[in-house]
Amino acid sequence: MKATIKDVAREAGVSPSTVSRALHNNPRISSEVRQRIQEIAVRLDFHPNQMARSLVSRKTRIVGIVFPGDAGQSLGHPFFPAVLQGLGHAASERRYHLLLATGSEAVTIAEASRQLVDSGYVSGLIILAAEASPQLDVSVPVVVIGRPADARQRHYVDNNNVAAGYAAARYLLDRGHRRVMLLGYDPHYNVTVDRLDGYRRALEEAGLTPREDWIVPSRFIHNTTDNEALSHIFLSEDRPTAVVSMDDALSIGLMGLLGGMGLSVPQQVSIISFNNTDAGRYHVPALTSFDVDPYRLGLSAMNLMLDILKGQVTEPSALEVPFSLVERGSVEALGSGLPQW
Amino acid sequence: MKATIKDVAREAGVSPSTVSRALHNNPRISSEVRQRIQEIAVRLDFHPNQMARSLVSRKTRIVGIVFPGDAGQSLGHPFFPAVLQGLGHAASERRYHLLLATGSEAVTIAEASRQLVDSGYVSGLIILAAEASPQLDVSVPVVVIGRPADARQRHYVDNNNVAAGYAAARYLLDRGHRRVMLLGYDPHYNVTVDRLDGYRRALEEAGLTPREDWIVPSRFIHNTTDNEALSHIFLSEDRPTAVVSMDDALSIGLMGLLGGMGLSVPQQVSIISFNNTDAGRYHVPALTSFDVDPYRLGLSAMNLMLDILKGQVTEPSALEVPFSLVERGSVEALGSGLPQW
DNA sequence: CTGAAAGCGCTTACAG
DNA sequence: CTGAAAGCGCTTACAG
Repeated sequence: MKATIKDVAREAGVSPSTVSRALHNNPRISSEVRQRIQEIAVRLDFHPNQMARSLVSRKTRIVGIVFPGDAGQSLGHPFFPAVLQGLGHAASERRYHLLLATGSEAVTIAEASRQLVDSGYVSGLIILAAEASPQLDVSVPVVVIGRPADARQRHYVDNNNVAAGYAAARYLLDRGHRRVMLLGYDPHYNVTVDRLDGYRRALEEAGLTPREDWIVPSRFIHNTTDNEALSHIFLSEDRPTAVVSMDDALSIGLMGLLGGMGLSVPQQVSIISFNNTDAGRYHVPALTSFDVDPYRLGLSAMNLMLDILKGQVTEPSALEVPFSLVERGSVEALGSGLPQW
Repeated sequence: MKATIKDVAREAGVSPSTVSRALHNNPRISSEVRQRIQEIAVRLDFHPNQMARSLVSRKTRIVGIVFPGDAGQSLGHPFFPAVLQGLGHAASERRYHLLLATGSEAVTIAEASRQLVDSGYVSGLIILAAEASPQLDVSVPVVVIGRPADARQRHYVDNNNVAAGYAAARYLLDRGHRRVMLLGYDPHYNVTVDRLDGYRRALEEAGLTPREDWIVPSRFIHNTTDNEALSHIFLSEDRPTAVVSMDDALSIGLMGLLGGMGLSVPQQVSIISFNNTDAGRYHVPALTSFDVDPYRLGLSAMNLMLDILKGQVTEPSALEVPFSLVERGSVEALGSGLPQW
């Protein structure tokens, strides 16, 4: 049987209240008594029952993590385990735990969040890669990874995705490309909305007018695209010579399609991509891709949460995590290398 | 303020006990009363406080998940997120949650497990890819993924790894290879111990004597190997023509080394590998690799756990998850294709 | 500096 | 079929 506070109290010849105080280093307990109690506690291998503790304090040492789409599904993309690593590391240092929302299929972010909070198990919620506008009015602090629609009133951590979109397009522009497409826009995800924004700015700055039919949508998390539309675009004489792609998986799909059409990367089409995954790293050609540092996104989000829980942060705060570009073989300057056709 | 059982009781004009019973579908409550109470409960958006419930029932709807090595670290390998998906799916269907052990660095499996259990938050523990013999005497049911040292007395789910090791070696043998090496043996992980066992059997069955210096160890989770030893082996005139590698990452490392020595895969060296990762899939040459079905490993483990928690399983039970081979380009029949040198 | 008492929100014998 | 009471293991005003 596990030792309770009463066992310790009896053994020490004091009341449970005193044990409780001693264990919390309450200064009103004499240090001799406290020491003795603490010794006894370890001797009896006493660990306070967190359930009981939480019941009175209305706090737990658990923060809930909610994934977009079907809970499990998103874990299939390497972005998510990486942020989980960051979340876990930050949590462990402060002795917090992670509770995964495993809402059954087809559950929305809002539903999964409510479930977690209603269970009473979590003191806070971290929401990953938020859809643009999840409506959530929950009774615990929330930090989102990604820019939420109502950013002004929320805690969140994100990359500067307009800067990233700008950097991506600019990278291509600087290498002589003028016909630059964007693949993977999804209005439900502000990551892509922001990157599109940056992409537009770069093009306009270069005196180009972004073509609306060259902004190809896809379902962001699921990485599905309308291949018909894509084929159509690349069948045209004045097809794009370069593309900014929202994710490596999308890029790999595109390369497959292009290969089937006899177009090769990077000779005929350059691709700059996002997320720096293993797939992109080992693909031939290897993808030039942005590392958005998901680990650090997770780390920052959890630290922010823990500070909030400690009461050290009150104003809605937005944290920015820097991204970096990993240059590999999927981009070529226009006109360099082999002739284009 | 969240509604409590008292609020519901007052509203319904009954006692809290009656509310509790009604919500649990206790047959001793008249169905009219029960219905009325349940309606009121949803109207007040009542959700029982799990903390309170757990305090009395000594059960929670949470199972703790502990990772090998540094908690976060292992998530860097795609095997782990995949099992997490399986765990999550199975848990969600039965309204259970996952609590991740985020033991700070250098924490052992045993320590992480104790922490989780001592916290009182978890009703069960699932331990991933167990080291050979983690000593754990905890007060909640444990199921391990992988074969534990004391398998006889434990619940666990695993592939048949001796069959897998046998199949791997046999695949090479069947293609004419006689000098077959094994890369990635780690005595601390029974996965590799078992596969080595199968490998040995296949060789012996083919009338070959396994060479001990061709069983190259590495730290399994960390994927680090003694490259000196490897170089030495492949510098020799009678070097291996094929290798059974415990993990795609190891295989990729090996291919790099081989490439540096002017040896190419699969022409001069064939490799059959494990884990069927993206890296191996997109690498050139693409790896022929076993899919050990981590998703299903997770699914089975969680279902087993939930059955145990329900009292439906009492005897230690071992579940087997089938593996399959994904044939790609890293193996060539001996003597086929280009001349060997 | 320490203790007795009340209470966190439930569940569950025990009565009736 | 329903209620009053005790209790799960803690914490925390309130006394002293």
